[in-house]
Formats: sequence, structure tokens, C-alpha cells
Amino acid sequence: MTPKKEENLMIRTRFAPSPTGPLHVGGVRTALFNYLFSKKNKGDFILRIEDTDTERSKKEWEYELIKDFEWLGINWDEGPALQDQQEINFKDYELGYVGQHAPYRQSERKDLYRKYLQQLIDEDKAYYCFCTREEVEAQKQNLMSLGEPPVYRGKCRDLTRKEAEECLSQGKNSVIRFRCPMNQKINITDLVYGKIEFNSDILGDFVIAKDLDSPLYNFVVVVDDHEMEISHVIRGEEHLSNTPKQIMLIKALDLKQPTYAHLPLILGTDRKKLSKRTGETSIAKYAEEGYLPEAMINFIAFLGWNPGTEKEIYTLVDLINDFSIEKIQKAGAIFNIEKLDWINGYYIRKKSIKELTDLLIPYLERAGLIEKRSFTSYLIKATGEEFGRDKLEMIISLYHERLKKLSEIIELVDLFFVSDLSYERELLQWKQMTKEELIDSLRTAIKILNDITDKDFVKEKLEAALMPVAEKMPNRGNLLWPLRVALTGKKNSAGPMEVAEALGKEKTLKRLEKAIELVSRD
RNA sequence: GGCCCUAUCGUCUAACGGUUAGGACAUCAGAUUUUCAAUCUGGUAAUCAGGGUUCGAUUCCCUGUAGGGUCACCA
Repeated sequence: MTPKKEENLMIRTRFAPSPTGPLHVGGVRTALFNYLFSKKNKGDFILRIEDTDTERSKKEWEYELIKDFEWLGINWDEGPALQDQQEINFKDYELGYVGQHAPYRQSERKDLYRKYLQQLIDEDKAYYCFCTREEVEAQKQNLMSLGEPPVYRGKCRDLTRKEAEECLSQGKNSVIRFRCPMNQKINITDLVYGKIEFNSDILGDFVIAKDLDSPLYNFVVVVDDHEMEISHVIRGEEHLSNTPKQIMLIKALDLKQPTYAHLPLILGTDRKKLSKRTGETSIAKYAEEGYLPEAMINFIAFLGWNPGTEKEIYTLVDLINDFSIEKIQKAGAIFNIEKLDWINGYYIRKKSIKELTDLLIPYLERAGLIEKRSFTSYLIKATGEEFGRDKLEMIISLYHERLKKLSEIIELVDLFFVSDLSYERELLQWKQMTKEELIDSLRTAIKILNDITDKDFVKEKLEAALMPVAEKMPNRGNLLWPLRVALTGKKNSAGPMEVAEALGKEKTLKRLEKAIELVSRD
């Protein structure tokens, strides 16, 4: 049992979420930094499920959380493991574990906690408290109004063991409090914030368990981090004020203190801790919106960290290579969605059309625009037409550079999947064109396009036929703008030739006729 | 209120105590365009305030100010 030297040097980090809701982007950042730090140092990254709060913890959130990390491409060396690699759904969800310290779910480690809890009680370092919540709350309010630290200074501290046992046997409601030593200096050397000193007086006798079988956060975290041999605790700054409590427990239990690194908060636009009030916080929602995992990783990594160079496009692997804890910022960082959009657009542009198409098909299907027919063919739901994968890729390529997030594809390409366009006739008009000029322009376009065979109905050929005529007009827009609007029904879109090609000759001409009809109508 | 943390363009940030305070996003202008996007070029824009220390502070120290976190039988 004597620890080997290598074990002491081993870097082991953990992310310890509680499955009480959707995974928060702040949680992702914490997990990411733990992951990067461990991988950078050839160490292990552990995922531990903190589900001691049985009221709020749900298996379903745990499942979602694991799926989210799978999506992000962050994996762990120890922790819950999906039973098989297959696509699973929540109904079939069952956990196995990988790693030497299983189980990794706190609800399954009760025996362990009880042992440590009992030890503290036996050594009189913890005691039963029978005060009611109301009493404690009133006391706290009173102390706050006096400007004193709002800590527990109750009477149960001095109960003899016998008195306590008596109350217990009477079935009185109780909690277990840590007998926190007074007037002790607690020094933390935080890897991000440096030296921080607390005085133990501000802690009071905090509650460490509801009963022997229901330990609470500050206690279990200490036990588990020790049992799992965590070397570095990297977590959000909101935990900084919990750290002295945990250190006091570590001392009482005579355990080894891990190294701490607290991460600055991710802020909303109101400069407060990011919350639903000021922006979307759930990583799954970002995935749904069509942000790419590599963009999320890249963006989140740069919230409170930078490599110190001007490079800012980073893959997960690059991040592992260049990550260093010294470069972590001390001040909170606002979650700047504009920059995220830019990074996401960048990664979208880096995708091949094939990859992008694969990513986009589910969005088109969900929007009810298309339906998959076979491996390479699809159905336009509005018209019943069948078309091939190559056509789909062609359409998507037109919008490759215009996409900031995947979900935007719908409003961009819907024009290819509807039978009738609807738009205001004013939109057809380019600059100061009269109604007659407009009709004339559309007729010209029809005439030119009609002469082109189906086979030659491709961008280059269309350009060759249309452009010379357009050049002769007072302004190219006189011909091209009405044509483009007639085909797309939109103020902004891809160019008219490529849209015409994607539409095909028949639909192109039909839409031009419709446009003339629309303009002529009185 | 107690304790703790923080402070450079609007935002994310760079700068051995010596730089015309740099970059990116956003924004503005120009180029390119039938529109939008993409791309290229250029511009606007910051050291919270006051004291020290120093030949010299964005940088070190103090005070103030402003923001934030936390004070659960949640994590």
C-alpha cells in the first residue's frame, strides 16, 4: 500500500458534474481545461458523477451529459462507460465503468463516505446537530445584521455524546456538522490566483452530512478526490470560497491536499455569471443550433485562456500541445456570441461539401423539406420530385460561405424545395426600373434561357449567354437582379446562374413566367 | 453586511519596468460584386482614479472607485 514514486507524480484531474440539468457551457470549459491539463501532462482525466443530491439528480441528465461529451470529442480515462459502442437511447442506457476507482457515481459510494464520516464522529471532529433550519437561519440573519460572519454558532457543539445519542434515539431531526477549528490560517496556493489566505473563523461548523447515509458536497468531494488520487482540482471560481472548508476537512482526515486551480467565471452580457437570463447556457442547445463541436471547443478554450501567440484557430489536439495553466486569465470573460459565430463560420468553410452535406441533411429533413429515399436519392416533400445526392451537394455548395451555423441552411435553401415562391413584386425591381423595363428584362431572360438546352443548362454556359446581353444594358443589374429575385424570391441569395442551374431549365422558366405575371397584375 | 477575487479598445486578449500599447471579433470606409456572403486593403477605438517606488510605470506597492463570486440540511 506504500505509494510508489510514479504515482505521486502522476497528474490526475477530474470533472465532477451533478446531473441536475443540461450540461452548461461553463461546465464544458471546466471539463475541457481539466482534460487539456491532464493530457498535456500525460496524465488521466476522470469523470465523476456527483449525484449525492438524490432529489435533483436524474439519470437522464447523466445520459445527456455523456452524449454531450461524446459530441465534443472529450473523453475520459476513468468514469462511466457506455455498455456498448452502439447508438443507444435513454431507455436502454446502462452504465458500466472504466477505471481502477469504480464506482464513479457518488450514489454508489455510500459505504465509503460512511466510513470517513464515522471516523470524524468517533474522533469528535464532527457532531450531531439538532437545531432546526429556522433557528439556524434566524441566527445567520442576526449575525449578518451585526456585520459578523454568518456562521453556525449553535448550542449543539457542546452536546455530550450521551445527550446526542439520546436525541438521536428520540428520533429528532439532525444533521452532522464539522467541528471547525477556530482561528486558523488557511493558505491556498492557487495555480491561477496565487496565494490566498483565509481564516477558519469565517467557516463556522458547516454541515457535512444530513445523516450517515447522506453526505454533502464539501465532504464527499474531499473523500473522493483523495480516494481517486486526484492531483489537481481545476474548477470554477465560484468554488474558491468552498476551498477552505475542504482544506479543513482534509486536515481533519489527515489526507494529502491536492493542488488547486480556479478558473475565472464565464460571464453573460450583464457581466454576471452566465445564466439562462442573458444567453443560452446549454451545450446541447448550441449543438442543436448548428454550432460545430470544434468551434465550441476552440471558442470555449479561449474564454479565459490564450496561448500567448497570435494563433487562435485551435483543434483539440493543438490545444493539448499548447495548453498551459499559467496562461489562464484571472478576470471573468464575457461569452461573446459574435466571435463564436465567426469561428463557427470559419470551421464550416473549412468543411468539404461532402462533410457539410452530411451535417446539413438532418436539418433539411427535420424542417420537412426533404426525405431520404435511398442511399443517394432524396425526395422533395412539397413536389414529390426525386433528386440525387449530387444535386443536393451542388445546392449546398452555393451557401457554403454564407453559413454561420447549420440551422441557417433552411431559410437559405428552402427556395429549392418549394413549389411556389411568394414575395412582394417590388422586390423584383432594380433601382429606378419602370414596370415596362422590368417586364422587358424578364422576357429577355426567358428568351435567352429558352435557347439553351437542358444539357447546357449549367452555370458557365448560362453566364456566357446572359452576360453579353447584361453588359449592353445601362446596368447589369437591370437584367440580373430581376432574374435572381424571380428565381429565389429573396433579397439576398446566391447568384442567378448557379441558382438557375440548380433549379433546372423547366423550373427556371416557370418562375420567370410567374414573375411576369406578378408584375403585370393590376 | 462579512470574507474572497478582479480591473488594457464595445468584446476576447498581447505587451523581461523602456513598444508609435500589438492581434482577433464586432464596427466603419474602400476594392470586388446584380444582392448577400466570402475575400483583400485601410480606419475609428483601450491601460478605472489618486497617491507612492523608480531615471522611467499598463506592468510593483497603497488607497479609493467600480464590477463579480460566495456566505444551503445544492453542487
